[in-house]
Amino acid sequence: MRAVVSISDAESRVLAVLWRDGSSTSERVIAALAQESWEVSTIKTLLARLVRKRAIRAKKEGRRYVYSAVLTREQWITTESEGLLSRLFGGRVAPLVQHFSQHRKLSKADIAELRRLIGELDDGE
Amino acid sequence: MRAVVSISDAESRVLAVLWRDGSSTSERVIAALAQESWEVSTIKTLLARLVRKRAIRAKKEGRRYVYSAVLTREQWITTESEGLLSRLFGGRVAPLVQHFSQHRKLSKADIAELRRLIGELDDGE
DNA sequence: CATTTACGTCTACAGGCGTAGTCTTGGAGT
DNA sequence: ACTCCAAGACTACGCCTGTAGACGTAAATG
Repeated sequence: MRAVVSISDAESRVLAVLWRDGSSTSERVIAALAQESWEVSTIKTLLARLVRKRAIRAKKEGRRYVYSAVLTREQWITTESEGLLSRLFGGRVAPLVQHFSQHRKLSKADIAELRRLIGELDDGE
Repeated sequence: MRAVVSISDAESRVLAVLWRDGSSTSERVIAALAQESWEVSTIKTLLARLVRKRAIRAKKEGRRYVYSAVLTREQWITTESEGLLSRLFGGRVAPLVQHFSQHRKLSKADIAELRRLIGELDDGE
């Protein structure tokens, strides 16, 4: 049951709330999105679209719904980043890292963490 | 003069031709995109949209135009991948690599190349 | 019970995108 | 000179997206 549907940017911000806070009523979602300065109805629309896309589920609880994520953050990240990787870098991770390294986008901390990751990989695999 | 405009997927495939083949007439672009099985007018539309976005330039040469990329592949890749990085990984490269490593998306070759890159970085910086 | 309120649904609308047809006009060829 | 073609310009159209107002209805509250 792969999530073939694409999640728009605004939708992903709604999803992010459910990933972080777990199942929530629309009220809670709306409260959590106060920073976005969206009208209430905008958030309702986004929730409805996410339900239609089956990225979230709306479970009736009394007279209102409790929304919960169906699509996991991991799945979403995987889809998105693999999409970019295949479109831009032939599906390979190394060229992407190389790109950033050539554009001095890697901080010392990044480099250190990358080195650590690579080290672990060696052992694990 | 940052390219604030976003390049759509179809548009990027047209751009790719100009990146690869350099300045070209629409005829050449159309020929190069035979694989896409697009109607001629579709490609013309995409060229026109790219011109409007100033991602490419149309220099009049006799009665027709010669199109050339203004937006470089590097700029495009940078914009796209930084967008993804900031949306999904807080703008950090390491978490992205970690994501792929956790989903065993890294081949031996990837790991080897990453190790080499990291090594070089150390020296260069 | 009457009214206010909150929730979810429906409708809207402009702009981007994928995809493509039509129109105009200036050359190319006869 | 006349015809035909191709290049670019204009138009189209349905779907997605961002953004939001309007509506119906059931629940809460006075």
